[in-house]
Amino acid sequence: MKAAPGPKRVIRSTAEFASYVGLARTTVSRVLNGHPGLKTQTVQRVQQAIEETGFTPNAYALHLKGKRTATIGICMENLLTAPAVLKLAELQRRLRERSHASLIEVLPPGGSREVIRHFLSMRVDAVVFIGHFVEEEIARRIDELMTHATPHLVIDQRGVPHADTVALDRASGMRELMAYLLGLGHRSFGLLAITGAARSVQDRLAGIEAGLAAHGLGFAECTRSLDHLHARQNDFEYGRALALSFVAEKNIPTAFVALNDEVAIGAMHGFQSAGLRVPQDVSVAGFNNQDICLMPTPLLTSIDQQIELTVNTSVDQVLSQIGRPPRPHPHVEMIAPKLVVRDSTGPAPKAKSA
Amino acid sequence: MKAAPGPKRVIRSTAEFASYVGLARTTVSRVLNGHPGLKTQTVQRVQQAIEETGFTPNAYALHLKGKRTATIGICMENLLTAPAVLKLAELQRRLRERSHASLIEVLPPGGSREVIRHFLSMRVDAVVFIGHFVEEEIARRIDELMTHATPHLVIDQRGVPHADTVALDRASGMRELMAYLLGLGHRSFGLLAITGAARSVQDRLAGIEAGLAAHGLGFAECTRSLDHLHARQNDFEYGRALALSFVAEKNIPTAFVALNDEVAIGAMHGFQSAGLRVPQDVSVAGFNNQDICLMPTPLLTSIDQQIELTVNTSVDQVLSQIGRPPRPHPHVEMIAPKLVVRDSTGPAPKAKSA
DNA sequence: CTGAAAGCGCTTACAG
DNA sequence: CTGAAAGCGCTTACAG
Repeated sequence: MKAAPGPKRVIRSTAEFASYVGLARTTVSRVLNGHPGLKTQTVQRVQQAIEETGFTPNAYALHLKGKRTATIGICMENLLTAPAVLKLAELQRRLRERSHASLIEVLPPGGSREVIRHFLSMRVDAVVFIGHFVEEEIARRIDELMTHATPHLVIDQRGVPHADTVALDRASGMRELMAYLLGLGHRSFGLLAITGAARSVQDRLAGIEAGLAAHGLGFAECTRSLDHLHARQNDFEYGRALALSFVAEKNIPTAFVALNDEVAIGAMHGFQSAGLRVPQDVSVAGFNNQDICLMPTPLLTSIDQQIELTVNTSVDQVLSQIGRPPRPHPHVEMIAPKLVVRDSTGPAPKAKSA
Repeated sequence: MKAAPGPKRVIRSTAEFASYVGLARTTVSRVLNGHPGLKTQTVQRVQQAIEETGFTPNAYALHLKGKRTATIGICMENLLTAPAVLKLAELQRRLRERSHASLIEVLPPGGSREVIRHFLSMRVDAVVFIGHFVEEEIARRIDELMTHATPHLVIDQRGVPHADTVALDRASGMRELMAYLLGLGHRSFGLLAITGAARSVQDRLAGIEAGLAAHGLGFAECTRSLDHLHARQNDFEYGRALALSFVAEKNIPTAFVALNDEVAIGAMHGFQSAGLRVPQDVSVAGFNNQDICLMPTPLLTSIDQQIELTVNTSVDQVLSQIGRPPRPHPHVEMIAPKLVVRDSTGPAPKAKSA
């Protein structure tokens, strides 16, 4: 093993670097910024010196002249769900393609205030929020950003006041799923973990109701939920427990619609361990279309979030707002999810009385 | 819904802010930096004005004076594995606790060069790598950092030349697992996906061999691998396929050791679908101790990466190197993993001939 | 085509 | 206890 390289001549400024190559700082700056009309020889000399010394201009001085930082702040509500992480990775990738750096912050327990202050002190060109935040809090942060004429975008969370938003149209996703299941002859539906006051949950319930209404069916008559019987913990275990509760009831629904893929897979395990076959006896559908849909037997039918489309749309949106006066009204764009049919859903079993 | 707040008086510099509060820039700066010996009234006046205007000092000017940026660059090899993401989140949290910001970059397809240049231009105080990189490439990046007198740390990847490293001692983890399984009476072991030239794989094989040797047993006689029969795709499916291949052989091993939790869970499904009971007929152990260990029945025995300890150690390491002359020799610290016994491992079945 | 000078928004001795 | 002046590392008119 050769010895570690000692720090050779470390060059820390254009001034030092200019004297190293024997040119004026101005000339060096022009080469660095790719200005036209320089002698080819000059350009080459500078480029070679950069290779030799590894000189990197100080970004802090660079942006001090009022130049845009070309940096986007990304505030993640959490990093614990696979879809959120995928969005983050894709977002950074897309921003890089369009010559923007990203400044990523995971929401600290104390809340979003310090994150936004950091973004502002770093003079980011815009801020993107990903996840589901406390509405009152994120609304306040967005007002702060608007005060500072900094564009923003909320991904995922519909309904934040004043907020430019790109969000999944969960209602339409559920409507599509219901149309599919109704077409397979299902008339009774078990709801798994689709409960609570959160907007994303209410949207799903509205979609389910609309899907039923399109067939002249009522929500109350056709759906059943047993969520009140359980305290929610790990999603997978929760799905299994819910399934077992349904099995213990009489007149078990023929189709089950879950909050997410984890709950759905847990439920499938629960049904199977009780001797029910999926999809011959009960159909089960998830939500998010994560990789884990390919883990269980049978493979899980799910609803895809269209992450690429969401992120693409978001990048277009947010970059287009930079340097523009704020919109008079927030811009809200809904992304249509996509039903991915696999093996966990099938025709409704014939009624026993038939 | 009330109207969106118009951008009120936006203050962009200490100069503007100073005139707003009617003080000299110097005084404002002193309050901002918490210097002692100021009139209480002055401090309060400034703080109130900050609340009113939301003024945030420009970080780019702030650090131009040669002050440390108090920012650590974090280069992630990928964001596709749960342990990597957990390390990232924990690392940012710990750094924040110690008053450091983080600049996160996911490795682009083009490689690490532009990432490091970005870090250098942002004058980060140190760089942390998380994941498994192409050794030659990361080694070159580290040499670059050393040239610039910027401390670095590699998390996870043992053996990078010149690199300060904090890595999991996979060999000792496997040795511990083997001691446990040997204690349960197992004498024949199936290896699942523990194959290839990667250092992390070789470390595991060395640990398995050492564990066997401690009982006077030979590696070749006691272990079997069928990885050559399959092309690796999705880890879960791969585990299932491997299990089915083992079932098709005669003299199936009594204990199975997997590369990771996904492979182990897939294998358990494979064994169970072939009518074998876990752990009565075969024991199965995973690696990483992810949340998904709690998903299958029975719960999966696994080896915990000790992420908190790893990150804590790393933060101590890297922060202690800032502002110091580089070490003459790289500092390598190994983290001891921890065996977490659950329900998927049990006593070896009695031999049929007994 | 290249260089000397001013200025971005801060902090920090140095005076008062 | 507070203020005027210099300087951090760049870029950009403005001259030559």
